[in-house]
Amino acid sequence: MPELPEVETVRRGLEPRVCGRRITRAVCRVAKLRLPLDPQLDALVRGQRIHAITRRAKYLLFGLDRGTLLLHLGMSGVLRLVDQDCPVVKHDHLDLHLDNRQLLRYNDTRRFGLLLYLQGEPLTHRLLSHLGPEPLGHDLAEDYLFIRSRNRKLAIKNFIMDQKVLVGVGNIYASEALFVAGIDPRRMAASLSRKEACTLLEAIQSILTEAIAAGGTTLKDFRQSDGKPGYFKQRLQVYGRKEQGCLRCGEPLRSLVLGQRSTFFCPQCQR
DNA sequence: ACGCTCTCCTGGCCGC
DNA sequence: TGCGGCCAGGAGAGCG
Repeated sequence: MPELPEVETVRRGLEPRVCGRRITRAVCRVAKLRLPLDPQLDALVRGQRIHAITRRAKYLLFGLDRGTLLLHLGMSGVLRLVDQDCPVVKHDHLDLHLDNRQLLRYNDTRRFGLLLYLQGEPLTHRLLSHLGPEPLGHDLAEDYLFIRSRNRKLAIKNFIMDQKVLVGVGNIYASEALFVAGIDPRRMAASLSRKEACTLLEAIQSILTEAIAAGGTTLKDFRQSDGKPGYFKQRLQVYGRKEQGCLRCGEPLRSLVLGQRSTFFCPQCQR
């Protein structure tokens, strides 16, 4: 399940090996992922060079000569660079052939991913235009969450997962960050003090940074195709640890559902 | 505007 | 062994 750190890791791994290559062919084996694939995709991208791979939130943007390929991995998407003769397996939905006998292959069991070819400025596309700031962006004020959370009555966990507020915090890291910050995930967003909100933003930033660093070491070769990111699992302090002892105080951790998402926390350490 | 629920999809797991 | 049912998860759509 790709979170922001994994998407960033994919980007960093592919960039030096793919930039400068020309797309010679696009092959789609399904009609749609989360959104329909453009039936003209092959004709649109064929012959174009990939100039850059950038990331916005959990989207990857492949900058081409005349447009942009926008890719979201959804929940189970895996993008790998493989040789041309690599056998096609189940859920290999899409190939972008390159001019060096390699291809970018997209596999997505659950098909929650998305691929669009955009002409014109990609950041103004409706999927990207409303997104909040990058959590690791340098221009983020330390009290940003405090300012934005005033008058917001939803649970703080749902608040930090809201893309319009802040991008990149998925269900797992939301629980983790709230544990690190010592904040009960059920609390109304507006109830946070300035200090608590600053602490929470710091926790989000340090967790994402650490996860990127961990992903950079274990996922760098892109050969794992099962989608199971073993790298962060051992680092998780609360997620998936219901009824196990809190690493800080030893009390059993609890779980509940917030906004249709499983949530883990320590009732002792998080207030 | 806000906050909540539903939905897309498949595989893994549970209990019977 | 088979099968039904439930759950996971990103995030837009749609509702009140």
